[in-house]
Amino acid sequence: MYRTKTCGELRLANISEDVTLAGWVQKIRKMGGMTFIDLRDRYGITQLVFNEEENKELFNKANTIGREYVIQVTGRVNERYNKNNKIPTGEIEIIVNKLTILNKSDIPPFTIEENTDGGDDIRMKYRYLDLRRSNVRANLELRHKFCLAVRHFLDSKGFLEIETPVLVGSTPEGARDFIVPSRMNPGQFYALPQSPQTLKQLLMVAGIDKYFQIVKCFRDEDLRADRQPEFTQIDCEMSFVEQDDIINTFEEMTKYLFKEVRNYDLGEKPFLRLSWHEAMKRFGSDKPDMRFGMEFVELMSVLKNTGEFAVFNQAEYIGGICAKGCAAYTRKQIDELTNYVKSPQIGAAGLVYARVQDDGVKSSVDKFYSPEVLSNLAKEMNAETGDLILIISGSDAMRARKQLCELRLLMGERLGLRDKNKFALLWVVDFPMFEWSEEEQRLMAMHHPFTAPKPSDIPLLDSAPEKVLADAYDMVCNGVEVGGGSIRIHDAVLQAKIFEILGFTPEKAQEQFGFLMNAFKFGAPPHGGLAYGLDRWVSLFAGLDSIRDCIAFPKNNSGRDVMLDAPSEVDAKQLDELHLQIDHFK
RNA sequence: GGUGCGUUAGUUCAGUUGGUUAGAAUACAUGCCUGUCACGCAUGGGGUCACGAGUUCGAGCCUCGUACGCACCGCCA
Repeated sequence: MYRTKTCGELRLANISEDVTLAGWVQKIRKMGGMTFIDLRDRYGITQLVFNEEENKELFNKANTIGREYVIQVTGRVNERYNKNNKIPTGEIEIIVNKLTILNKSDIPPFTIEENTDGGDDIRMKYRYLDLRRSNVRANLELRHKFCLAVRHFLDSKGFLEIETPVLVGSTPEGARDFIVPSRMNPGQFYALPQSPQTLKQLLMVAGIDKYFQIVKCFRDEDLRADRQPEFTQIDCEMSFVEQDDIINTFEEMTKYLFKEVRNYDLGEKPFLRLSWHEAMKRFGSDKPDMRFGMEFVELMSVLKNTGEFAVFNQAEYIGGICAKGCAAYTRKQIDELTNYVKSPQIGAAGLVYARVQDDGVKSSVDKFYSPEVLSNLAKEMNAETGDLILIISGSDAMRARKQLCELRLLMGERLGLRDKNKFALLWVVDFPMFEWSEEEQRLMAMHHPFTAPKPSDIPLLDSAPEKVLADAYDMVCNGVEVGGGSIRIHDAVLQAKIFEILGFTPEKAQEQFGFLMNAFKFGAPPHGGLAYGLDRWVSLFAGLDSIRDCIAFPKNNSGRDVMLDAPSEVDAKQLDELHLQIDHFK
């Protein structure tokens, strides 16, 4: 037997017990005639003691080992002479009488400690060492608990977890597919699923009225801190439900998860629901961070054509936010904000500010407006003395709102209003069914092509499809889209019509989605569902800035696994078998 | 496809106006030390300043290009 106890469980109650431990050498402290070794495993750290006077041979052996060696020790649990109240095992130590070196270790390239000296790059290359660190491991433990709680909750509600295939057919709508060549079908390819969307709908047709799956999904798009090419969804679908049934079910699940996994009480009240239009109007985003207010105030009536400022007089949108207590911002600080909104990523033309002071409103556009107009501005903004009003305008209202949204988030950050230990959830509902794609010069599904239009809007499909709202909903937590779903189309005729609006010929729709529309002819029940982004949930719960640290082996910015050095070239033989040739000329 | 920032010791970083032998911390090695737990003290080794070109009497530092990393825009139904 390699061990009788772990490195995290011994306490004063175990004094005088003979135990065997195994683990990694965290730290060696040589004091002359005495050596202390911190032994680490998944469960904690236990101090080992070697005394030259008591056992010189063992003492000498202990002094030959190095950091991250794997050792096994047998000894007696002893109450410490000097206790360490920083660790749970700090009141005891092991007086070692037998030491076995199970494996040596090279010197690790970075320190295996909670606050490592290693940067992201080297940690990812040696991820198996990084995962030895307690805080990274804690993220994986949290992920495990989250999945357990999800399965427990959904099982208690009668959901079945059913696996769907990973090798499926390519679909052109949506993200780029990862494709996999088929050896047995030369020239043909599988695709990895962007989500099991159509498969779970077929499960509904099959009569599995409550389905879920914790499932990997794949999208061949550029990465971000919160986006990986392979990521995990908690994919759910229900039959005989309306939007409220789904919202209620998953609101209950969310509250349960917060309580069970995060020990956070979301209260009894239902989550706030905002229509997409309202969210865009008040926050400039379809995933507003509701931990703080600073709502947009539209200022067209106050500032357009009430003064000589041409920029505002020509604007299609003027909106402001009120930063409480920021009137004392220096010119330099305001310039920073201006440069931020003018950066290419944000793209605003400029930033107008107004300080609300004891002696009136002082703004960057004083010379264009009368004191009365500026006073109206402060009143409209609900600004008090000491506040700073920040205003963005533009010829494209939607774009200007998005710019103001970025500014709002920055000010929220600056004012410490985005507390990682506070959670604000809401549903964004009533998404538009379609949005116009300039690139493709056609309407695209805002959610996906299987989303049902609101029944009352179906007549608009012919006359004004851009005005049609969908029975689609997103769950948003702290400005992060953590889940989304919709009521689906279950009628073959309506589904065909949607494909037509999306620019599919009947033949093309049949070729790519015939399997689904055919299934709808055999008694498809009304159904709908939702998918949660597991990685995003766990990183929110853990307070991480990037989802990478709650994924055991993540990809880097370029979609590479730097530990495995993947992707990589393959043998000519493999290519031959797949009937593939590489064109080396780009 | 684009923007910004970065690349100097094993690691994390500093490096002044372009000027002698490129530093610190930490890690590592050696020695001393019997109650440490961020142990302490002393000594030591450790550098293709990412790569390539250019400017210059002289480049870690300036210019251009390339590669790589991070963040973001586009993209992500």
